Amino acid sequence: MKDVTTEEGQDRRVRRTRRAIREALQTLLQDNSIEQITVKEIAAEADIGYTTFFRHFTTKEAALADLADYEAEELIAHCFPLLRSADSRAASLVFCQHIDSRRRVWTALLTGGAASIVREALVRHTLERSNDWPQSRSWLPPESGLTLVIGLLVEVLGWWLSRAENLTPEHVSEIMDRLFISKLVEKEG
Amino acid sequence: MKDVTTEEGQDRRVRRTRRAIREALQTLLQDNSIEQITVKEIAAEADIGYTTFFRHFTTKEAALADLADYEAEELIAHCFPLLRSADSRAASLVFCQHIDSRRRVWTALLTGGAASIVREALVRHTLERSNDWPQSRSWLPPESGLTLVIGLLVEVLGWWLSRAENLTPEHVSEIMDRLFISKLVEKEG
Amino acid sequence: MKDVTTEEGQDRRVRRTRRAIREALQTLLQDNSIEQITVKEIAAEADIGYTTFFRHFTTKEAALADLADYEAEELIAHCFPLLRSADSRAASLVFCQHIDSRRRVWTALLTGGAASIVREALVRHTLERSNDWPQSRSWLPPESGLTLVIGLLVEVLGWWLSRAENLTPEHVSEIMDRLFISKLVEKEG
Amino acid sequence: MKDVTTEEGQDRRVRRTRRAIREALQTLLQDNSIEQITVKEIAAEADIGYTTFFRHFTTKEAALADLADYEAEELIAHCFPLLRSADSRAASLVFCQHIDSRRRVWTALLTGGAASIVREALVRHTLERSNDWPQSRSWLPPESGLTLVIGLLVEVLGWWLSRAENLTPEHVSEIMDRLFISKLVEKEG
DNA sequence: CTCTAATCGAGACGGTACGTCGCGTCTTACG
DNA sequence: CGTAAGACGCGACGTACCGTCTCGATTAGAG
Repeated sequence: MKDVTTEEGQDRRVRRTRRAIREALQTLLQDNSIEQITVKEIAAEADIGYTTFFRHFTTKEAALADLADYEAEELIAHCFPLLRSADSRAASLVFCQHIDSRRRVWTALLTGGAASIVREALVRHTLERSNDWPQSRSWLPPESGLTLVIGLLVEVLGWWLSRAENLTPEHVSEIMDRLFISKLVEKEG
Repeated sequence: MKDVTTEEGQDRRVRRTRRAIREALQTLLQDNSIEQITVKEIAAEADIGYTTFFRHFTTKEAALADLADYEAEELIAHCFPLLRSADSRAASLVFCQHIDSRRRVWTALLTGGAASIVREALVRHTLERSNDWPQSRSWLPPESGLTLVIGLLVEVLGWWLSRAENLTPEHVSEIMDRLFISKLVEKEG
Repeated sequence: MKDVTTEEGQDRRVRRTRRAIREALQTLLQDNSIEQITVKEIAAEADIGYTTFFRHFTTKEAALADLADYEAEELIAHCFPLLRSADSRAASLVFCQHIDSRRRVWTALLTGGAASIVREALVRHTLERSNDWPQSRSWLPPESGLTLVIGLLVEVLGWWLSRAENLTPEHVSEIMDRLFISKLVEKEG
Repeated sequence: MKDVTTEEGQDRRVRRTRRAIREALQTLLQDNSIEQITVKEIAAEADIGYTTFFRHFTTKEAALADLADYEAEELIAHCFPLLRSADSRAASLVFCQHIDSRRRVWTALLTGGAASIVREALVRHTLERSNDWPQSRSWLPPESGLTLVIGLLVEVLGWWLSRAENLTPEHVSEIMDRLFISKLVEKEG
């Protein structure tokens, strides 16, 4: 009943409340980091009772993880087909364009001290889709390499959204590709 | 009087107390993240009065920033000469070896939710040494490029110290170099 | 919600907590003056949380005022009918006997540095019952005369309960009457 | 060396410091009660170091007692001759006139929560002058009667200086005399 | 006039209490 | 009869003040 990520066959009211919490959190994250936000504020913004919040999430971090999971799922679903393609440049571009299209949420997620939660959500969803990540890089440990790469991606995105906000998705995808993505797809030499 | 980084001509008691706080924090960070640690614990570990802590730092985060600054200074001082050299591989290696030699502190600093503080300390110290960072990468914004690169470095280090602990400094430096360091020194083409 | 004296239609928990605070204070006042008592002690004695105390009273003095008010109300209710009677001696006796019957509380209230709070409570309750105090003494300022007389009463009681504890109510009422009460009811001459 | 009342053959600096503390306290008491005043404030007002205060008095209450003692001594010295005279009215008048002449100090002493300290000082000085107080009132306990009478006096003075400030010394002395002083000198009946 | 010891200013320090804030639980009143 | 409102316990926070302490600088008063 608690801290759920996927709730399919739920009571309509439950779905409604969870959605309200998610959106309230999203709104509040635009102005404050997660630790500055209080459960009281979330409840007020979601227009639910204070106690009610705890019927759905044990902590506000759990609610954040839920939101992160939700967005990560969408991102991965959107970009996964391209991940295995050889054209790293195109993949990077699609990736950045998706982030740009949901810029406010991702800014909140990546610049409010929640980056590690997002990173974990992304790793989880990627592994769900592909247990055998194309680990052709002999110099990268196969078991944790994915975590590293996603960490770097998250880092670049966080940098973009907090310190280089005027860059275009095209520019950022070029930086990403030049910096390390290309190295991951090129033939080993 | 507060949240200082460099205090030269201070009262002996003051220097003693600040040092005690720094070391206590370092010790506690080995087992808990910064937000799990309480000021009470820091004071107890440093064997100073609770109130005394606040005479030196406004928050525990400020104390952490002090510690980060202290370590960042040492790291940069040790590695700076190599940074401009063309041999990126050698520079990466020295860098990782220094981290390895002070592994416990850096593990604490990078895996306890304090990475952003460390990143800022590193950026600050790097800029202090070289206001004109060799910004030959036309595809990288000169004003914030350094922040990005240091962010990536910190990310790799955090990954190393928390998820790939058995890797040798040599191996990690190779990963770093292959992934993105080499791209930063190679001739543009 | 705070520093209340009369709370009728309150949550049962609230009434219970306030009553516990009042009784705890009463108990502690038997051994310590109000400024020696800490909120922590009150909370411990009342078996409530430290923070909870502040949900009901802003300071411990306010809690004391509540207790004083409570006792003053009882005293005045008990003695008021006699106050206007011509028989000052009988009125004084009933007064002292009531105090004697609740000796421990009144000792605490009058000898623990709280006399001024008690005095104010008594003045307030007396005025509530009779806005037009029989001010036939031409040599006594009508507007503040009551305050003075009650001050003297409180002074005598404080003296009795702290320095002449072995005196009987009868004896004290005689002293009170001979000293000044009789002067207030006798015909002016 | 501490909490002294009479310091004759002292270092000039010591005398100077004590005098400064007394005057500072006197000044501060005009606006705040004794518990609102901090040692820091006293030291600042007296223009001495914080630590220095403690070289002369263990607590601020001790300093207050010193001041009270000083004033009580003057008052008693001035009024004692009249106390045994049969003319209670004249004695009361002289008493009130002296208070009026040093009105600011006495207001501070009697309306700032320090009344009990003053009362004790007065009792002490009175007893010093006359161990055998004329205790002809059979209805008043000889051993504690003086304390009571002085308590009443102090109460009237406090009332005068805080709630009936516009009364003249003549008026107050009349009230005092009518209320209870006359009862103490009249022939027993 | 000098020397020596007491006094002083400055302020770091440990400690206690305060009052606030937020969390997460649990009771209660109300619809 | 369920549910929101909110009282509650808990614990950390940061502040204020107390009284102790060390360290120099100053100054009185004796020789």
